[in-house]
Amino acid sequence: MSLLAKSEENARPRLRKADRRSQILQDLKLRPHIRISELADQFRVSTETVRRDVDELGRAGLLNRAHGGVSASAHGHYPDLDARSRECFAERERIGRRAAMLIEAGDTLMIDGGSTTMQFARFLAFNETPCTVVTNSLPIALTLGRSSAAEIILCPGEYLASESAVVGADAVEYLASHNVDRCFIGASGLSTTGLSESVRGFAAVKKTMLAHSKTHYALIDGGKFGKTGLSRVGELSTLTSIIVDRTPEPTLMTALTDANVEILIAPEGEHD
Amino acid sequence: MSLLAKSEENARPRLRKADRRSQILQDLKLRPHIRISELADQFRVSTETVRRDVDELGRAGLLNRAHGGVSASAHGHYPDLDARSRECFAERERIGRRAAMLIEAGDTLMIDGGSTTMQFARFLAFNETPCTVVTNSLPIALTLGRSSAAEIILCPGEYLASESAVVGADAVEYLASHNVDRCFIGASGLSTTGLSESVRGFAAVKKTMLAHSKTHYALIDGGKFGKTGLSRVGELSTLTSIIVDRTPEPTLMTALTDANVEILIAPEGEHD
DNA sequence: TGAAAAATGTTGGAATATCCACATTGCTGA
DNA sequence: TCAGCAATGTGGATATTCCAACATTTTTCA
Repeated sequence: MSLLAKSEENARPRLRKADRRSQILQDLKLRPHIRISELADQFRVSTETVRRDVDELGRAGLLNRAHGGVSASAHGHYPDLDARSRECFAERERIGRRAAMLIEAGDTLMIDGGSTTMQFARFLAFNETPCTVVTNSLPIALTLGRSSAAEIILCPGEYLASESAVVGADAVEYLASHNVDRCFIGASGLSTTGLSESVRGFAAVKKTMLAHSKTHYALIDGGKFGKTGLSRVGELSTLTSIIVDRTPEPTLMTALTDANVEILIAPEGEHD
Repeated sequence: MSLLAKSEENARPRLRKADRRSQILQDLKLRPHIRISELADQFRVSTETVRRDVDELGRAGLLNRAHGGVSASAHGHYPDLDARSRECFAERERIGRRAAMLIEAGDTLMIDGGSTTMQFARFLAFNETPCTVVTNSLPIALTLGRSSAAEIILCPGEYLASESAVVGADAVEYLASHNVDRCFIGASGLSTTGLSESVRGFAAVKKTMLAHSKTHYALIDGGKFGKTGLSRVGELSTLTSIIVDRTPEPTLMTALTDANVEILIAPEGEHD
């Protein structure tokens, strides 16, 4: 299916399914809730068609269905991010909740972009702990912005849409001009050789965060154990603690304890 | 209200109005949408009571009302922005569409945060014009990120949740280190004395954008004509063009033509 | 204590949304 | 070209929500 809509603005061939879908997702970035009837009106299609669209999007996890309409998905802003968010969602949530318990009023933090750190940010916002956060992630800034308690400082740089975060030299330089108590980063892999990251540009950001923080926390779900990504972020010994959902396998465990890394295992969450 | 203060003093742990309300707001931090009936169930009160609660919270701008329930301003959409977004939505859309037509491949832009410039960004993303954009607005970065054609550079600074944008000295300094072909800014008011802005911190950003761009476009809906905000952003003569939804009243019109400002009136567009 | 005010509950009708079955349209490929 | 399939529209029965007016309970305060 080629991109067709724009060549014939005037004739306005009605948008196809895929076009409507992306338009709906985009509209949701503008407002948190849209009615079915409103969308039907906008696209000049029947409500049933819209209903089928949003049901499909809802099943794919890209938005939330509500009586009378749709609301934006809670767990991220992008397909990429969303797809990953859906995997191991419960694990990430537990890890995020556990990490948020560490934060005390007045702390200064750096938080890296990623799906696990995003969960961390959600709980941080929920707790309304007064703190100052430096981040390169847009979803994290938006989420924490809902907490009136947090002061948020955003990095500059090139915006990487697939990760909803900024990267690049400007980001690194800006981070380097700040110093915080604690930094929380995710990673693509955690192995005996250290933390590693696959996303281009992220490794440099993570390294800089580590270098300008007193203590260093890595939020890692068990699926990352033993994996190695493209770039190495740092050795195990650079970490203060890792927050994980399950015990690492023995070899990794040994390496972690040898490197004097504290291992915090997120408890099976009881709700509320 | 005074009655709220009263109940706060006495602090009885029974679920009162104020307690329910804060609980609703808390719940919304973890989920984007909650049904009225669900809340009524949770609090063991009638749906009408919940309805009164959320209506009042909605009027206070603390959440968004939806058919069947409430939704938070997930994704950086804030009461402020949302309320304004809904007013004159059609007008803003027309203005944004018209402005997007001005952009040519390879242009470098600065785009200010705001509800009208947000519409501009939507159409810019839709057109997939290859260009480079510097912005201080998170929603604009997110929206433009959908267009693979645009390169997006985000400002650093303090995150202002009510506007979903960054402001402050870092933002200004960063902007000042860039130069672009065109800048697009919104404003709180446009009068014979010039452009003005009410949001704290925005005026400085707008000024800086104007100072580092060859040409200057203001996107203004007719409701702003004759209004003046807290801080003056610039005189009329600093503007290259204004893009509006209707003809300004004669006195303003005269001032604009005297200042050699081009006036682009967005055509009544069909809906998409 | 007792009356006024506030908060909450109840009711019924209007509006809206959902769901389902089936008709229709419009692509696509043999 | 035409059959087949996917996408979309239609209509009606059902469920949910909304809204406004009024009844009831609870709280406040003189």
